[in-house]
Amino acid sequence: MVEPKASGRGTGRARKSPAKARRAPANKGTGARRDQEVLEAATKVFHARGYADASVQDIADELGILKGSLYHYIDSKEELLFRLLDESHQEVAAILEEVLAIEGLEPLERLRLYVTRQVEYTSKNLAKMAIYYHDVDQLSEERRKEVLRNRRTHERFVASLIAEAQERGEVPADLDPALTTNYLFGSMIWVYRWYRPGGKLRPQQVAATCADFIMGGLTAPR
Amino acid sequence: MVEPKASGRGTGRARKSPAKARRAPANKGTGARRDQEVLEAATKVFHARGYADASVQDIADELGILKGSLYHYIDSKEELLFRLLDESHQEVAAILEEVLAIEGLEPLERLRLYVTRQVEYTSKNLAKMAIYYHDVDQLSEERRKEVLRNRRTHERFVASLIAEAQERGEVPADLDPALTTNYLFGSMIWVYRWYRPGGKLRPQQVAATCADFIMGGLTAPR
DNA sequence: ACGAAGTTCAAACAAGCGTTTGGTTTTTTA
DNA sequence: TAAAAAACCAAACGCTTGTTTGAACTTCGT
Repeated sequence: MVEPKASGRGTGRARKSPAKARRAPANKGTGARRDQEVLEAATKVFHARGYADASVQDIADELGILKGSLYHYIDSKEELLFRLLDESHQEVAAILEEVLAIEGLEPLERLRLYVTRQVEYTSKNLAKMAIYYHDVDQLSEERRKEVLRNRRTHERFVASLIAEAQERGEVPADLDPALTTNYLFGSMIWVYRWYRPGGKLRPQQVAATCADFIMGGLTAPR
Repeated sequence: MVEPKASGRGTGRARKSPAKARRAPANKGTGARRDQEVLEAATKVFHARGYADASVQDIADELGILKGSLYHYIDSKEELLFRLLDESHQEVAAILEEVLAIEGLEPLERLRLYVTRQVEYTSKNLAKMAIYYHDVDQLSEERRKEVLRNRRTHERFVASLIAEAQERGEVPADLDPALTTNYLFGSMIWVYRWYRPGGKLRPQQVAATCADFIMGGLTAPR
């Protein structure tokens, strides 16, 4: 009503930045090393304070440079988040692809292996996964849609694994694969919210017990 | 390391406000009505943009008043978030208490009923639950600890229900109740991230299928 | 009708934000 | 060793943020 919003953060359109080329150093030799450190610092800071609450200043502090200097590595804070999420998706997708590439595995075996590896990866890369699952909403609409589209594709693969098992009669027929995928992902992803490395629980134990739980939910007769 | 100050005058760091009493109107007659509208507006806005990204201005816009006027109802933005989370916890706790109060129910029946009601509530109060589970971290350490303490108590009750069922041999003996509670909560809570009201899926369907999944994970032999 | 309680306005504030610019220092490469 | 590339500093910018203050309305019980 009052106080006009000059910058279009949030509702409605995402501001179109003038499509200026990335400033990241060309990957010759060790050229991308500092670039990687920036990503790691950002991961740490975003995880600790949440993307929206974390400032560019915080990341600069973590690196020991001035915040202005950061802009030799990033285009904007949001582009930085996007790069993080994109990287995370790459790695998450790789896990699924590996499992799908193994030959001679029954659907349920494949599912168990997928869950196990994914949970183990999550508990070993808490910060990355926490940002990946917690902070998508903070992206501009355009980029958010891209990430969510990738994620949906990913989920469909998992759902079709469930459907395969269903056709073999190993999963109740009245169960909706797509819907069940959500429950599966819930148990799996929620790990980022409660697991604390350095506790008594090792990543492999979490992975195994989580997989047990999920396989039970999948195969139990109604 | 430290950002230089443009015009340096008295670097007063972190001013403490003098713990002034709440300004919410005393509950006489309909006195708390506007107060409730403030909570609802905040719920809507926090859910839409995320707590950190949402501004006091946004909430004021939602109510059609100036942002300064909001401070007759709240002490601070953070206190507002706390009140929301506290209210949510009250309602979530009530669900569990109701289920625990029912007599003559076996542990597993109780668990199923709890999950069902909780998921149904979540899908019917998406904004509230999304904030409750997504934005705890943004509280001050003091208040966050209080919320998390409450939550832990809540979870322990659920874990002990699992333990009871275990003693009856209805749940595998090698399963850790506290650990499994995390998986249970994962499936249950994650609903706030994917469920969209107005779709083909009704809250009761989600509740029932989620409960099925979880009960399966709980009782399936290893 | 009166006074009090409740509600809102109007305006300002200090601080912090993300980002830009142009120059300087350091490192790499040839 | 000199040129080129990369990394960083220093300072500012325009803007938004949460919050305060003091006065003006509006509602309502009596």
